[in-house]
Amino acid sequence: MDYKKHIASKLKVEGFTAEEIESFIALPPNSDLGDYALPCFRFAKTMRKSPVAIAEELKASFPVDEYIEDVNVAAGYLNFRVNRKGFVAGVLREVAEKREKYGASSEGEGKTVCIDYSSINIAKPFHIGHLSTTVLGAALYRLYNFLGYKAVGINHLGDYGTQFGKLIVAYRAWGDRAAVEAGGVRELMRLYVKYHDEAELHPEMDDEARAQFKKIEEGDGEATELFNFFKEITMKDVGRIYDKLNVTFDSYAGESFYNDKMDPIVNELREKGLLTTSEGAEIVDLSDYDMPPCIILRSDGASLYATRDLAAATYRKNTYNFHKNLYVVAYQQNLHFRQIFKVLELMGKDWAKDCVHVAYGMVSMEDGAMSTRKGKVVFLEDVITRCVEKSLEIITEKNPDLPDKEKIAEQVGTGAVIFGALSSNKIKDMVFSYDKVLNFDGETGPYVQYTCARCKSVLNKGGDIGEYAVPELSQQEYDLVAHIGKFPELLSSALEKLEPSFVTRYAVDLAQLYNKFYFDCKILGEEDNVKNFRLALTDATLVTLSNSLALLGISVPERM
RNA sequence: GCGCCGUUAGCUAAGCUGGAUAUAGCGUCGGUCUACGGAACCGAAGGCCAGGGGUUCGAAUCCCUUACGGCGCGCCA
Repeated sequence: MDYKKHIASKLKVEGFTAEEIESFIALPPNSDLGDYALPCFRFAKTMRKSPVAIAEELKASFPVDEYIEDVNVAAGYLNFRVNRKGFVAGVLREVAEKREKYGASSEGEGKTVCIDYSSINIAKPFHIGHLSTTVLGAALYRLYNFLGYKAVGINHLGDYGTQFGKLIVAYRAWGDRAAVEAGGVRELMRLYVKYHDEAELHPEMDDEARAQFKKIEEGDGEATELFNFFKEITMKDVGRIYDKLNVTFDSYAGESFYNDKMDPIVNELREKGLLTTSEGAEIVDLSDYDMPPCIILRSDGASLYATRDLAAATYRKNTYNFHKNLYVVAYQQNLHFRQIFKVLELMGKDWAKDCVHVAYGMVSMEDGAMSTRKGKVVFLEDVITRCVEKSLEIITEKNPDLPDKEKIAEQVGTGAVIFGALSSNKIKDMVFSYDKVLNFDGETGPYVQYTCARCKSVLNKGGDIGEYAVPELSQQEYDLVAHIGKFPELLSSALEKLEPSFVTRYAVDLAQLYNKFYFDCKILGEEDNVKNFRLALTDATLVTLSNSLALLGISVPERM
């Protein structure tokens, strides 16, 4: 039922169409006043009457019906109150029928969306700086699928560059196979840091590193074998974290994958007359668009990041025929993507407009930026481990007899990390602190999970939900259902704005509404009709919270 | 210097396609269930929405401008 449209169709204001009036309809600041509101100020000039008088007039000409049961005037607003029992019955019925599909839609049917996220570097640690892209991308991936799109998750591996030559040099000098197998990426990083310390004193090491990287490119047996070993170690380490975070990918085509796909792009640029030579390099001049040039080939003829991204975008279009092509990458690379998209446009690719840089803010530490070279990083796995330990402590203290404590602690600890990373708008920078991530009170993942566990507990004790007729509603009960009813449109707007944080905030709001209701209203001791209604309300809350958390990649423990 | 982004309570944030007393959480102080889970709930204190102009019946929200902070600006990714 579209109440706004319904209201607008019954209102006649001279000089305004029904569509315009519909667009003016807003929500009152609180539902005491009503459920929908029409501000009448803008009509005052043309009608030459006070807003209050206009509202009174409109009210007189508006017959109430089965959907709108009351109309009143307040301070120049015309407020409408819907038939709340009918509305509530409709929402609860829909949730009860759709269950884990509640909120899903088919708006994206037949459309494929490529999402480039996480995109880790081989032999580099997975630190808290990678958390945003990983959980943001994974949440968008689920959101798209939930709304009927076909999402393709792409982990664009950083598996190409001279740093691998450096690592080979370091490994041969100080490394050991068994130590790397045991220590994983941490051991590789130790070698990498040592390399940089030593190379400051012995710059000739860099020549050797370049030579080793060249051997990888040429497919030299020993160098390639080492590189593959590093890759294997990295994927194993990182796979453990992806499992914890419930993150998956459909493709791991990374930088090296495009090695043989860049020549055709360079040729195409040249044929289309877009390439010019400047200071020895081949560039696309973008001065007409107020941007610095996009460098395609270095003066030594080597390709660059931009070349690779042009090849990758083209490959993705040819392979997946995407409807949208997203890059979940920090805002640092703003200019880079603006350049890439512009070059694609200049190449005549009409799909350039479908490419989107999903930019997010930076993570720093309290004492400044992180640095892999200096070894100054916070490993994501350590953060998760500490959150899991903390939740195990809390469980042991509050609920010592709970079976499966370790598993539940995993769910709650990782839930806290994911939820925290997705709780504010993606563009905001954040400063990492253990105090914050280890706080499980208030607007946090554990709070929402706790609310779910509470719902489950009530439902288990309440047994089957019998027939009921919607009783007289308290303000709280109505607000709770109204919020549940907004879930589908919330998901659409989260996707439109590419903001998983909308879902996070929604879940917190819903949990708060339920907890208020829970504290004030008895459920199980009530007479059957009220009891059944409140159980249905609890069930609908649980379904909606669970669906929200599932989209974020957070699991819902039975108890905690 | 130029460009992009940010600035809302002590701290972290929501609200930004203009609408009614600016909304939460953390922290501080004070409270709450013999019915279902206290990782909860309620109350109090705390705001010239960075400053200044403008548009409008109406501005945290739109426009201009200043300040502060972050990021970026040719051969790294």
